[in-house]
Amino acid sequence: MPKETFFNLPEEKRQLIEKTAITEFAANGYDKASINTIVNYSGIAKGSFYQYFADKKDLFMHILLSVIAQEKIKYLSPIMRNPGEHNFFDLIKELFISGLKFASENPELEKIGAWIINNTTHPVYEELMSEAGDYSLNFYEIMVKDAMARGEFREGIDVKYISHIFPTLISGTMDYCLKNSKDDNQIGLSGISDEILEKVDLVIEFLKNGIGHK
Amino acid sequence: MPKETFFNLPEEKRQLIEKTAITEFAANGYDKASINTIVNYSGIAKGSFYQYFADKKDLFMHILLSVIAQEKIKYLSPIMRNPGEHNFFDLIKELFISGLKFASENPELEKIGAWIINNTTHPVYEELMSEAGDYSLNFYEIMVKDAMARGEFREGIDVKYISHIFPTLISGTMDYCLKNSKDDNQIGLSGISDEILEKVDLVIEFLKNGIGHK
DNA sequence: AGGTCATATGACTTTGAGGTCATGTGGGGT
DNA sequence: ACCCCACATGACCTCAAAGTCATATGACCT
Repeated sequence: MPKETFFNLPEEKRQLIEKTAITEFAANGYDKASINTIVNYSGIAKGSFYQYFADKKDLFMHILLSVIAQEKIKYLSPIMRNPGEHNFFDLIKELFISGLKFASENPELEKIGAWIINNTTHPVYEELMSEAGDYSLNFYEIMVKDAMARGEFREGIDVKYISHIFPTLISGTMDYCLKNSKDDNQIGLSGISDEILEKVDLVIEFLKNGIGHK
Repeated sequence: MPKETFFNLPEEKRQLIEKTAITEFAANGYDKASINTIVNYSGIAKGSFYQYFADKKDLFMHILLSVIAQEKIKYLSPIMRNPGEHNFFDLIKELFISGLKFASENPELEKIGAWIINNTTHPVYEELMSEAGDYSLNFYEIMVKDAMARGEFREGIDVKYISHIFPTLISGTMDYCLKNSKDDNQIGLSGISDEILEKVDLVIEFLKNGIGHK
């Protein structure tokens, strides 16, 4: 947790520091991100940084837990609030849509999130899991298990396997959806283009029925 | 490419350097791997290292192209040599089996390979692709396109999407197969346990038919 | 006006990275 | 016996990182 001094800062300055840090972490990941760069672009002195944060990890955790997580929650559609009432594939579809909307509107935050998923052996990941109660990995496993228990899947599906690959699968899918439609995805009022919506349907279809003939 | 002096070294010494480097890269990835550590554990002087290699990247490339790639080729089953004669899912199954055999017998090499897949934006990845003609990514795309052209998939499958997620999907799947059977997978004469073989079949089933009801 | 206390500051320390280079050494040819 | 040349060596260089600390500043209270 950041020190009190950080929260006593005028909001403008606080947000500038956060914004700069996000850019730096998104561009370089955790290890290669530089405190020097952050303080320079924030227009604060190195010493001031350590008045606000205990260390680099402290800042990173704050970005993850208090900025990214808070922002991401805003994108969760109402359908996700009571997951018990909907079937698995509808939930996944909503998850994709809200995730894609979040990613296309907050590409830097998304990149930091992707970094974590790809660095599950990194010490900061361990710390995040112990502080946040692995909110994401458990989330999928619970969803998959529930759906399995309710008989939404075929017989013989390996629940552990599906929940194991889900995070990377989703992250890879988002990558694809965003990368292959950078030029012509017009973010409308709904916040997401029809082209991307079509892709989501194709991905759900793949999950449901695979790629083979029925 | 390493310098001539490296290849003039007695084989024992050369292999020790390679082995040490592999351990270091597998444990820390490229950036955090330390030349100092490598030379210390290899019992050579820092200066000697730079008599053998132009720089860190030179060593890493050598490990990738001349050690890992060469070793991996040994595991490709005969069925992979003429891919035109077999159907997509059989090919994928063989790919998994040879990949898993390789991974379980060469965990460090596998880890380095996984690092690359997860770091496609890293400069060394670019260099690898330009030197090796992106042997892996193209490989999947070609396989998927061929299979599509031969009508092995349902209508409406997004070829680009499937080939985009394939590398990460395979890498994640291998992870799972190896992680969840560390204790009791007896590597027999066939080189791979029945338990893992069963998992492979489940994964292929997932690819073919998804997780939904038929 | 003086004093106090939270905050701001940047020079400084330590650490370890990748990479260099003058010098040492030892086997083979004349 | 000499030299030569390929190779070996580790002290040394530069650079940039994370983190520290003595000192300066300035708003507010008495």
